[in-house]
Amino acid sequence: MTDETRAWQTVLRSVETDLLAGVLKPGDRLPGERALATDLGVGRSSVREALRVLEVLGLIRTATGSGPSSGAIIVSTPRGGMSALLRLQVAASGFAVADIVDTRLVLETSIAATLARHAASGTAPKLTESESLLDAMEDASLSPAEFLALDARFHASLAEAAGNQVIVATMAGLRDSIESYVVAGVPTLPSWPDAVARLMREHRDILAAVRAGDADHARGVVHDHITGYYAETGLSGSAAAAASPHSAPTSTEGPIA
Amino acid sequence: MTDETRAWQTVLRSVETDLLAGVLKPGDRLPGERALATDLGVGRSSVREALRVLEVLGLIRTATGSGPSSGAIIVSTPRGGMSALLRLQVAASGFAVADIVDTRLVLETSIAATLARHAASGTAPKLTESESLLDAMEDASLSPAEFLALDARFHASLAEAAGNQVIVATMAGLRDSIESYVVAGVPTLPSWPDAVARLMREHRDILAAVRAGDADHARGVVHDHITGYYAETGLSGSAAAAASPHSAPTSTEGPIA
DNA sequence: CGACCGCTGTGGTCAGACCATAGTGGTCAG
DNA sequence: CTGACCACTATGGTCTGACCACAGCGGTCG
Repeated sequence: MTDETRAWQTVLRSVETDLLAGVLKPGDRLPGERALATDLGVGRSSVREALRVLEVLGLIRTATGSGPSSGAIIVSTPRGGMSALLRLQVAASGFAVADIVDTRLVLETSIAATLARHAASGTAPKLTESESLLDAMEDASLSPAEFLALDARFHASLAEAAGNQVIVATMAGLRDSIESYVVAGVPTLPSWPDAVARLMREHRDILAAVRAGDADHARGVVHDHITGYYAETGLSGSAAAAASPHSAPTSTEGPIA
Repeated sequence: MTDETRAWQTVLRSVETDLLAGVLKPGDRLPGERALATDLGVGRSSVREALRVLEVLGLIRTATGSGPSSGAIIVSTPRGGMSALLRLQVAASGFAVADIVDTRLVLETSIAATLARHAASGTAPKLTESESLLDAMEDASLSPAEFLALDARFHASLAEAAGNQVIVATMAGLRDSIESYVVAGVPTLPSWPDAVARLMREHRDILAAVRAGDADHARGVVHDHITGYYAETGLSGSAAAAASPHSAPTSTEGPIA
């Protein structure tokens, strides 16, 4: 029982403690695989398994060759890991697409409300990137896939403007995990150009509501925007419709999230 | 450049496509590592790296020995993967604790509102587990760590009652990722018994508000519950307090996230 | 008939080898 | 002195083979 933990977990834990202790910081290089192996008393293959996990989780980036930019370098790019996790769990039926959509709805309405509050309090976040993305989406020659890619970036830009990196990464992962379902839903739309027109109008409305500082309205617009598209493509979650701020007009505040 | 993808990614992609195609389902056994290696034309070590990723992500469970329960078996336990991802990202400074707290706030208020709506619409979810957890927490002989563990389970039980597995897993991960910070904050409290008393009162209030079907009230109670504790321990997000539906009815609202 | 025991297949781990890559530093021609 | 070139070296990426621990399975023997 002295050595119950598996060898690769030893490596993982070592890196984690070093991170927490400040020995390792973003930008630092990890010791080489061979050095780690001898230092920790495990085989190089076990080290590699741990590094592979760290890489997929977005904690490190590996590069061959020599020099300062080679080896395993601590980065902090949670999006890839979040995407991989959610995507694979969806594939394995661990997550239902409807739950993904509902979660995205929760987060995105929260983002809109936050941005609106920022605008109302004077500290207006710069939404120039969101704006230029919308302009780029006006191009009628875009294919559905291209349009949806810009659409995703637009929503991501809103999340980034809100400032919560956890939500940014989660949103990106949620979106990525159901990307195939989104694009697969395009042919089921009655009319793609009509859908584009509606989406663009709603995008402009979202931006306007956010800029106006009306949190509740922004929330409602975003809610309808998301549920509208997923309803058209048959992916809507059960709870989404009931959670609409519009269907609960008596409340002053509406759902925060 | 035809073979840019690394060997372990080949394995990962193979498993993913098999999952999406229905060839693999939860409960199924993966082929043995040696078989996978020869089938995919890669080395066994590469297969192991991919399996390690799948294991950490909560997609498979591995066991030695022989028989039907051995080998790599498809499971869908996203919680472990979510916890590992968030915890390591926090360690690597990829995620700020304040952002974790704020995200938890967003999700948990959403959960409370959903549960209240369920109750209001007659389809009352069974909160018997939440109730019994609260009863167990009344035990005054519990240590802070034990109490907080039950506290976490209480909140998790609410999330489960709401039914969204993505939110359940995310909530669990968020909580796990900052667990060390939560317990570290206990000594900074003015009085632990007082804190327990307040938390318990708030827990009962949450349950009552949810059962009453008042979504807005439930949201507010949960909001104050979470922000209250984190504020006492100095972990509160910058915007959390300002976003309260109670404390900011007018205009001085700050950012949520 | 039942307990026992070896066989076999599984993951877990290690060691060694080889390859591709990319800096690094020295060499040599101009 | 300068610059292009090239061997060297350190790095990750991969494969192979080997061995171990474990757990079920099935034949064997009392």
